Parts: sequence; structure tokens; C-alpha cells
Amino acid sequence: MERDAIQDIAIKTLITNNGASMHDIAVAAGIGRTTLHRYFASRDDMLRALLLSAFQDIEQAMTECQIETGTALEALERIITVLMPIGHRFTFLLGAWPFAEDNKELKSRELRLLYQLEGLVQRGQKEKSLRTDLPVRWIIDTMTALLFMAWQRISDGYIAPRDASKLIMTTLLTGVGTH
Amino acid sequence: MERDAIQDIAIKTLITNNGASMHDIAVAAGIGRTTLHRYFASRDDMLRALLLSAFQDIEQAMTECQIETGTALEALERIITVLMPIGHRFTFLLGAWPFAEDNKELKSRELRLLYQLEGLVQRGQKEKSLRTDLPVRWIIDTMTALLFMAWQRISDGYIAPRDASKLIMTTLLTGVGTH
DNA sequence: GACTTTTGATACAGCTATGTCTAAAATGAT
DNA sequence: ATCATTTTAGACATAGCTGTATCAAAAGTC
Repeated sequence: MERDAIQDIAIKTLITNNGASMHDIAVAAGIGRTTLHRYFASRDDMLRALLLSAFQDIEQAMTECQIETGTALEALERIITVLMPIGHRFTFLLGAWPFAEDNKELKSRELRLLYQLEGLVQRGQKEKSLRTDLPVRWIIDTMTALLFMAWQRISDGYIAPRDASKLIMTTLLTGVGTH
Repeated sequence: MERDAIQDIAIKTLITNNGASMHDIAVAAGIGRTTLHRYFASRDDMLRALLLSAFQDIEQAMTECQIETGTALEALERIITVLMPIGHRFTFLLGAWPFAEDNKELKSRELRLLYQLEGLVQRGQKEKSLRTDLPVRWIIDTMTALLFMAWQRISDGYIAPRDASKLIMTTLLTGVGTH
């Protein structure tokens, strides 16, 4: 089995039960615990690798979006669309991120990513498509929150994956009120 | 120390580090581990008690809102306002809820609560203040997601507690776009 | 089929967390 | 101050998890 595939299963297992043991994760991956230890020297190593892997996937997804291209709203929609299929990585990252406190490289890459998103929101504000009376960070948070929630509902089967992006975009931009 | 106070500290400790040991929680509460065991016969007992306590607080907060009174939007704003000060309980519940799977009573009470919220949203739709083209459950999810995110930001110090309700309401109802 | 490599079950040692108990210390009541 | 009650530190036993090592079985290669 490929290391990437194991990482994927480990992430999915840990977001369901974040107390899952190495044995649990090995079972989920259909391999022996010894073999899991061959891929990751320790649980700590594994968690670090998962954090990095999840983050890298999101970074890459963001890069593929080419957020400088087109309008801010178009870029936002692209971001949402590419993050949806990796919602489990996103969810894992939300839960595990507090434990990345001492990883300076990851933290600085996070800041870079956040900086890009802030730039994008500010561009939307300049383009007069995003409100200027809300904090930039809160706009990003709102999108994050909706992504997270949509992923939960996809996992529950309440939302169809193909409806998610549109649903998030419309909720994000126009809210649930009739104003 | 009162049992309620210990429960509060346990919840706050566990949302920060959900792997916190009984020793960690006892330290946070300023009591001995033995004493903690006097309040809760086992870790399992404690987690069950915390789940129930968190849920009850939210139930009570919802009851105090008298959601049948006034317009749906007024009731929604009241809900958000009363849930904010107990955001840590809300956050704990979001994280711990998957582990309440076998608690039939809690699950049925959750359904009752959800039913009330659905009724409220439907009332808002009838009053023409909430959109009818979005799933009712998704409207509730959006509010939940924003509550959760606002609580995180209050904990970070990015949002002032007194701004939170207004921020959530405006984001929820009109979104972040200028439409 | 023969050989090599990989895998996994198993055993073991060490560690941590949990639950239980005891006796001393601390606290509260009078 | 005395007595009663509560709390705590520490000890202990146990279970579970982790990391490590061994060796037979399984899988892969030629």
C-alpha cells in the first residue's frame, strides 16, 4: 500500500475517532500495526506527517485555483470547489492545528496562505462584490465555517456533493435572509 | 468546590486538549485527582455527565429564549445571544456529540431541540424573512457554524464578545457579499 | 519452482492513565 | 482548642498503548 493511501485512511479514521490507536488505524488501512510502524517510526511522526500532508494538499489546491485570475468571487468559488473533495483533510487540519504550535515552518506557511486569502477578500472589497463593513478575517472564517459544515453534511448524506459549492457560495454571499 | 464548577472547568480543559487526563483536569480545577474521582466514579461517567450538562445548558438557554415569542428573526437573535456566553459548552458538544450515539434519551432530546429550531426556521420562511430555497436544516447548520466560529474568534481575542451576536446575525441573514 | 522481499502475528518491555485504597494533612464546625 | 469531615498525596494493580524485535507466512520476482 502506498504511503499516501495510508495517510488518507489515517486522516479519515482520526477525524471520526481522534483517540484511535495505531492498531485501530492499521486495521482501518487493512495492514498490520508493524507495517504501519514501518511507514511511520512513531505515532508522533505519523501525526506530524498527517498534518503536513493535509496542509500540503490544501496549499496545492489553493495554488491550482490561481486566485489572481478572474474576479474575486470567481476565485472564491474555485477555492470552495477544490476544497470540497478534500474536506476530510480540511476537517483534520481544523482539529489538529492547535498541535502544530511549535512547527514554525507550517505556521509561516499558514500565514502565507491566510495572507493570500486576505488579499483575495480585499480584492473582492475593491471590486465592490464583498462587504467592507465586516472584518476581512471574519469573511474568511465564514467561508471556512461553511466549508466545514457542508463537509459534515456531505458525510452525513444530507447534502449531495455536487450541490455543496453552490450552496456554500449562495449562503456565503447572500445569507439565509430575504433582506 | 461545586460539581457544576468542576464540570465547567473540565469542559473548558477538554475543548482545549481533548486528550487531557483526569490528572490534567484535576489540576485545572485546582483539586486532587482523588477528589475528582469522588465527583465522577470514572472517566466515562465524567464524560457522560459533561455531555449531559452541556446539553442541558443549551436546552435551558433555548427555553429561556421563548422562541414562540416575537418574530422568527427576533427569536433567532435571542438564541444567538444566549448561546454565546456558553460557547465552550456548545463547542464541547460539537466535538463530543458523536460519542453520544448510544444515549437514546439525549438523542431524542436533540431531535426535539432540532424540531423546535426547524419550526422556527419554517416560521421565518412563512414570515418571509428567511429564504425558502435553502434547506431548513442547512439554515440551522449555517447558524451553528457561525456560532462555533465566532466562539473560536472570541477565544482568540479577534472578536469582542459584545460584537458577536450582531456579527453573526448580519452574516447569517445577508451574507458577506454586496449583492 | 527457487529465491528474495515484504508483511503480519506475536511477544516483550516500558510507559501512561485509570480506578482503588490508605493514612496524613487540611478544612470546617462548634 | 477539639473533633469531625473532607481532601490530598502517594502507593498499588491493572489495562491499554507504544515501540521494538523475531520469525514464519505471504507475496513478488525471475
